[in-house]
Amino acid sequence: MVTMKDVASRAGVAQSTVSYVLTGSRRISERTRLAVEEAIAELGYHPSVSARTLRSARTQVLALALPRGGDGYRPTDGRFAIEVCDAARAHGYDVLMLTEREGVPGLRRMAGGGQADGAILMAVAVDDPRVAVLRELGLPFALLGTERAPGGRGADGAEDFSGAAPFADLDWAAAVELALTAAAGAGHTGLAYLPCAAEEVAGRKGYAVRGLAGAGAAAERLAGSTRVRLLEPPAPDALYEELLALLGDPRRPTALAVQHVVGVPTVLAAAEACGLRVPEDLCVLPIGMLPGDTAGRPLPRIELPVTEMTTAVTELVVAAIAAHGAGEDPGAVGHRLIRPALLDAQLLHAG
Amino acid sequence: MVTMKDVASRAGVAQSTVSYVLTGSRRISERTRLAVEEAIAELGYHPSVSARTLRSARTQVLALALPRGGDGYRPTDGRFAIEVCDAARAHGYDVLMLTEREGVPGLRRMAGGGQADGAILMAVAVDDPRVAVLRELGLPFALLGTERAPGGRGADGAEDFSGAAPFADLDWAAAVELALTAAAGAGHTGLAYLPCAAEEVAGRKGYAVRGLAGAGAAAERLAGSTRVRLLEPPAPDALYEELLALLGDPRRPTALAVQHVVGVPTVLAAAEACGLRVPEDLCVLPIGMLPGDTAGRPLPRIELPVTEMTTAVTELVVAAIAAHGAGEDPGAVGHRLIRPALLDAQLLHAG
DNA sequence: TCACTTCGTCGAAACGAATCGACGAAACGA
DNA sequence: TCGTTTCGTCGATTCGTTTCGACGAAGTGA
Repeated sequence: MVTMKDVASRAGVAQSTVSYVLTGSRRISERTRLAVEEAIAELGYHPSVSARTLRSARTQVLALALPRGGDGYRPTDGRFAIEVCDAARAHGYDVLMLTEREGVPGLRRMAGGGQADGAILMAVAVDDPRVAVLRELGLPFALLGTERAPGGRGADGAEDFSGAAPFADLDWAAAVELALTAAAGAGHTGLAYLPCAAEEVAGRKGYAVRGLAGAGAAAERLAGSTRVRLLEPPAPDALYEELLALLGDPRRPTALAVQHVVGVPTVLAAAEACGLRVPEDLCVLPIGMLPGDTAGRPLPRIELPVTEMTTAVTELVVAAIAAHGAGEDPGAVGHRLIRPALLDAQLLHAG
Repeated sequence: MVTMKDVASRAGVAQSTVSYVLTGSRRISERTRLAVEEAIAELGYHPSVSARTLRSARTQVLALALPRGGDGYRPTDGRFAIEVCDAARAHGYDVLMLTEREGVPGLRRMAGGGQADGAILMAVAVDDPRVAVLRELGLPFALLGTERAPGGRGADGAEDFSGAAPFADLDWAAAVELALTAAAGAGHTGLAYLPCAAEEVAGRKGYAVRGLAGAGAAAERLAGSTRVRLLEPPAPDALYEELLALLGDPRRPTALAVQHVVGVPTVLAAAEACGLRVPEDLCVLPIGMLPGDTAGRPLPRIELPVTEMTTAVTELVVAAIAAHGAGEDPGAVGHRLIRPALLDAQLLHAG
């Protein structure tokens, strides 16, 4: 292995000088810098990450807590992971994966061993226990989704997140409300909302409960003019049958907002089975699908702003790390709530 | 930070003794061990990963090279990542993510800095340049997919992989061949095969070219009895129109094997648009979808054996690391080619 | 010319754990 | 009783960096 010592002797300088060239933490003359750089290139030197970490106590690594694999896997999860990784690299960080399977002990292990400077948590639930653990461990972090229960809005219409842990998220409540309101505005008089899977609602995942809250708000707001049916959070096996019952009924809705994204193909299959054409007979409006994924046909939709969320959450955790290093409060870096955008709204038009 | 020294003085022993208790590399008396363990628990000691790594030159980390995010993202990728992570933990390894975006320089950075003991590459292409780089770097590795071009089978019917880099993969050629042969056996006389996306074929991804090879073999084998149409690898935008042309033709196939998994919803939408009912008028047979993902309706299918692949590839890379450590050839740990299984075959029956 | 900066570089001391050689004490056989 | 082995523990060194204090050589002003 090539070390700084080798580079130093090759360049005819002290080992510490090589370090200064690399870190830039002291002025070095042009002549010396060039000699060192040449020696580095000639020897193919790469600094040892573990030695650097040991001495400096900075790992340049972020831990990313992924959700569960297996049945609970959602196609969006991997896309988030990849884009978080790219965003982190742009800030000079690598990303170490943790899975739901390891849970809280995994976070403890990581923080205890000093393997990461900060953490990003995916699939955050209301009052997520991991948040308390991270605070206790003193590890800077930011969340994808918030641990706050959906709450009342302030005077300016914005939700109050003071004291909440740093996070980036789509405003799911606003998204669902926008979808339903827009459908009503386009002339649909029978609306329905299909929430996330029962397991996600039961697990109080932020996106799931906030979507429900938004649907409730929309139902209330539209109460005078339009009926909004809030469907039960579906169990995977029961979804198809429930949809058949819903869509087979003569008083069926004409527009269906679907936050249960992995259920979109099932919705389309059920519609077909009931002899309904999409979009002529039934307007299907997915919320939170991956950008570019139009489920095989053009649909009005609200996509998941993956890149915005991942760049934002990365910036937040990087800022939290900096604050932590400066002795300030890493939890005070704020949050980013992303406004939903309705795409292909012209496809909403009622039959 | 609590260090071994603190534990040692608390337990009234030498620092080295604490180390021996932890690593188990020397006999320690029961009495001393208990005292040390108690001190560890009382102080909440966690060994410093960077110090351990620096001294022992073992990181207990695997690098996982993920495919590209953005447009090229496949829902399967994230599932692989999560399950690789779980499998690695079972062997005591953590997983550091690298993305396609960083490419070969990313691997060099990782290996140069000594950040990982081994690497796993996803979405491997024929003659993948990353393989040569890893060999050059002397970093143990295993692949998800093989870099070998599909080749002739030996006398025993098994493909010859001697000299190939260690890998785990579904036998994609056998999978496609099985799908088409089974469809023919179920009475279908007009078969078609939809390969992976044009971009994947052009990029010579192993699964894409091997699937095509299997389709070619099946077409040849069935030539006497059944016509097998091999469709062109579709461009994303053109897929729907091409399917309409295919399925709108009176001489349309009655069974369609679909390896282009993200295209399954599009296939179903096109079938519906042509007034075809699935499975009565058209048998759709997806190959390589995520386990449990039945695209919203029961379909005969060959699932992606994610867990088998990830556990196997992890075992291979762990074995390669061990071999490397023992001065043996890390490339000689073999491979695992997984036989495809056809699920819900009873749904194949021709209308 | 002399005191005094400023600049660039050097040597040495950490960081926390693994590991090697050494060394006392107990156990053993003769 | 004495030498010899075995067992358990200790001290010291090492891994490759970062970083601090120090120190000559130039540069500055009087």
